[in-house]
Amino acid sequence: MQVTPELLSRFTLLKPLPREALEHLAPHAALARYGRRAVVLEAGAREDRICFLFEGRLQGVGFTIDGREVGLYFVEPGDFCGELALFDDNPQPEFVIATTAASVVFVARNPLREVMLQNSSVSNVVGRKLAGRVRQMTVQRTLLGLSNVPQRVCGQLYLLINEARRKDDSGEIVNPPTHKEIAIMLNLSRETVTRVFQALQSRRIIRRDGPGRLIVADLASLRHFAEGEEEL
Amino acid sequence: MQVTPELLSRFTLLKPLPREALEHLAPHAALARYGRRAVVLEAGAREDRICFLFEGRLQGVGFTIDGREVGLYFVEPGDFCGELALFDDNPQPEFVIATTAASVVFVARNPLREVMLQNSSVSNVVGRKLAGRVRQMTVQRTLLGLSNVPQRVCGQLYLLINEARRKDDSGEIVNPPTHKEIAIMLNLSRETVTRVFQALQSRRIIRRDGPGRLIVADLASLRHFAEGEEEL
DNA sequence: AATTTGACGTGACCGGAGTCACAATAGATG
DNA sequence: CATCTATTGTGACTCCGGTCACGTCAAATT
Repeated sequence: MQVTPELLSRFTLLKPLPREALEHLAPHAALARYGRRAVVLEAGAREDRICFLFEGRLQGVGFTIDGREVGLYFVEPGDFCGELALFDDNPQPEFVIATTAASVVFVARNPLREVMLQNSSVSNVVGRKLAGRVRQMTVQRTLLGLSNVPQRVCGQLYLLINEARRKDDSGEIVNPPTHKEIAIMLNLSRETVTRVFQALQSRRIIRRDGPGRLIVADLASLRHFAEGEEEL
Repeated sequence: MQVTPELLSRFTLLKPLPREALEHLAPHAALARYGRRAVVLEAGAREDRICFLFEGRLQGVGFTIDGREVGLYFVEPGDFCGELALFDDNPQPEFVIATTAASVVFVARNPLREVMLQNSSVSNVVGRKLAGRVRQMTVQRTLLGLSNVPQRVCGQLYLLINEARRKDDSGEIVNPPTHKEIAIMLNLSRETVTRVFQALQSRRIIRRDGPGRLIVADLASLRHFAEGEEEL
């Protein structure tokens, strides 16, 4: 499918690029749509393209030797993934899977590499992005260190809200991840996540609003639980 | 303490640099020695320097809210850490602690940034390094997904050997990490790691050789356990 | 040499999360 | 609307790794 320079410029990474650079990239870009649970990037494969998310939500997922899923990160619209290919030629380490129906723009690796080298703003942004990934993974890993499991879930929820919309003392998550998707991020069973959610709902801290909306009514309490000042 | 360009050139990252670049960096470099357990880089601080490890071993460590230690990665001689400062101005996310007596060379961030921008080989290496960090963290995170705990320990041991010396069917780790240091990498208690080590020793898979040497006598078996083809 | 310190070793107990099994929804799909 | 499938909800049981409480040992420190 044809991708216009205008479409590319809607991504924050590419927005600062001069017109000519966008026109250089556009022929090497392709739009694609995926249904829920579809594989967007394949682990182990030499994915020679970077994936920009237009709408929907993606999740980076690994698999243990015994077949257990491991959740690594979420990708929100406007962001991109698969950027490791810009830095080395090793295969993509993890799967990227659509957790909702999603539309993405693929940009071929090599042209983007060239643009990156000639345009310091892009290489800066990509570098910062990668640094941000490391920071995010560090936080996520630290979450796993918490022995109190409800605390872990609250911490994850809190992170998810910061990535998403957020008001003073409440927030909402549109198309929230399923319990299972959260569970694999936290090394927990799906049932445990459900039970924590039940506890939070009965305390009126979170609430479902219709199909695809999770409302955090009491952000302060959530943070309390996340910080372990109160036990669930 | 005075640092010569020659000393700098002994690090693989800086080796390809022209003489003049090294001379530019040297005045902004400093040698430092640390005792066991000393803090080399501080979490939360704006560490405006990159740390090159000359000898010893370092460990990246985080802390959960409830004060539990979380092991993130090891740094071996010749390698460097704190490189996130080259990409953004956010504070150092994790502590870096000397697990053995260590000597390091600090290089100030800004001069190194300049050198990096003008020397594509350096920026390539640093970029690859960061990409490698992400890959390594992904592997480490996947290890945590294993529900079989002895398997997790074997997997970690296997990783440690690959970082270090390795022969055909055996390997050795000099100054191996303590059980506690391994435990925090794997979200386990120190006692559990000890018990797994005992089991591996009684099966003649690993063996201590004097004070600071751990010998892996049967690498194939270790891999079997790591891959879950056999249960401990 | 005596003391202290930190790492390693080991048993007993217990709690809490995983697992299994199943019910109840809610969304998709024809 | 009827059917099918995925997600959520919930109870009962089990087990295994954390915790605690020691003891041992080697190395560093006085």
